[in-house]
Amino acid sequence: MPNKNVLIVDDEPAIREMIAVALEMADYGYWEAGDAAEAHSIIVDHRPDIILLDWMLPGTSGIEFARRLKRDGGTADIPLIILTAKTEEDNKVQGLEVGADDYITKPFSPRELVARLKAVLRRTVVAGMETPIEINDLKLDPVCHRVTINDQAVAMGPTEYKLLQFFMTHQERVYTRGQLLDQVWGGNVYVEERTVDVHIRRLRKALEPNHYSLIQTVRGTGYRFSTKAA
Amino acid sequence: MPNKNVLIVDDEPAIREMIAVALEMADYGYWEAGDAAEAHSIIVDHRPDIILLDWMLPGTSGIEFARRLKRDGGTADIPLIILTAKTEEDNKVQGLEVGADDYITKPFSPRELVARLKAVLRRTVVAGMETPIEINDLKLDPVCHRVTINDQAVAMGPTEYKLLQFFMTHQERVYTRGQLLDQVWGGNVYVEERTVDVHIRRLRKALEPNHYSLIQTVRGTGYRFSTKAA
DNA sequence: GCGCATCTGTCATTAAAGTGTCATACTTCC
DNA sequence: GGAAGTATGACACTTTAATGACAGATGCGC
Repeated sequence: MPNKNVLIVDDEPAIREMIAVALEMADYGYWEAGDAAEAHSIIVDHRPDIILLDWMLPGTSGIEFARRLKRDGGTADIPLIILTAKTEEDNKVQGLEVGADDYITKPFSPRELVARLKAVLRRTVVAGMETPIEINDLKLDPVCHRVTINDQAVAMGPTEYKLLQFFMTHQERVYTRGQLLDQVWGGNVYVEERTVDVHIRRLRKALEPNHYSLIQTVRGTGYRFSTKAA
Repeated sequence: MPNKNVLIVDDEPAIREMIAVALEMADYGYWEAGDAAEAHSIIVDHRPDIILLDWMLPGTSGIEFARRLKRDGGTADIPLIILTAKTEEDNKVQGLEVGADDYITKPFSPRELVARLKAVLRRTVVAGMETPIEINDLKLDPVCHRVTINDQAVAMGPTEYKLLQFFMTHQERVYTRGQLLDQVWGGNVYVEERTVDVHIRRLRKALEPNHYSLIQTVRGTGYRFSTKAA
């Protein structure tokens, strides 16, 4: 399994570079963004596992950007660490209020950065992965790694399970095949986009016959998980 | 057998130190954590036998942290003692509601601390290790160290016994081979992960023919003990 | 201390399940 | 009707797990 991917948002290339090196050493993948707009497109396209966000950004301020991220259902669940030069307790509180998972004041050592990052990831993985997700009579329980319909176990392969888990945690939203490959297969895999179709079919088959239409085809775009009729 | 290991969570180094000395005298091992994040990584990495948690913590409050621990299936069964300066009955109730096993108000003497700690450990050990566990006609009695099916003794090796005991006390949950090695073999052993497969097979064989499917393979992940059909 | 019996961990082999790709059939939209 | 986009079944290949065998370790009784 590929390691976690981090999005670094900071307007100073030197700092980004410093962080990038630290992450590389710790075997994390990463993207870099210099402003909020750039950051936003990376988030939409790649869905990083965690975001390191500088408090001070040109244009939209970091804090405003954080607020936006946490308000949007599609990104609210991405863990967020705020970086700042300010040491006032005030900002710390404000940062955590916005929904940041941690708060690091500059200057910080690479060791500290990685340690906190690990801690946050570990914490959120537990929090996010432990709750069963239920949609009507379809239930996915990550704890026992099992999918049931009316308490009847449903058999499916590992990929279909991951796919379903992703869909159930990201309902009512289209994903392109490329995005699904990124999210479900994991970033750097070389797989035909059409392969997604096949796994979609396998998943639909597993949910047959009553839940076939939960996974809807969006012609020309990709797929969507939705409880509403297409 | 090495003595029990305690995790001390308190933001004041002086208090941690005081507790540490007391524990050392009583021949306990310990780790120290200054905040919730640090505590969490220690718990995940080392699985202490008991946690001493200060009510007041920077960032995540102690009580919130306790709630989180007790909600997560993986940590809910670690005994927890809450430390606090507050003496109001209110907090005590709240603390115990969260699932704490005991509650100590500061200031406390090292003697009191150790006494309560021992009591809690004794209690939970008794609760966890002395009660026979019964699942349908399969019974495991820790006291006489015996497994029976319909009162017919079932023969198995020590490792299989421990494995079964672990599974029976942690049903309906997937475990990776790595986790099983940690939990059943004990932390720092260097054993091939595939070895787990072999012991799983030996255990299954022992439970043949009627209970073979209690231990289910979760392909790509690990194993699960479950009474429900796969 | 010795010998027997049991238990353990590892390996090689076999069996099973899952994966990605393709060719073909089917839909939809213009 | 034709072009583009999807669905589907088949299949070769890869990955993962089950199994049986075995040699060293361990423990026990004598």
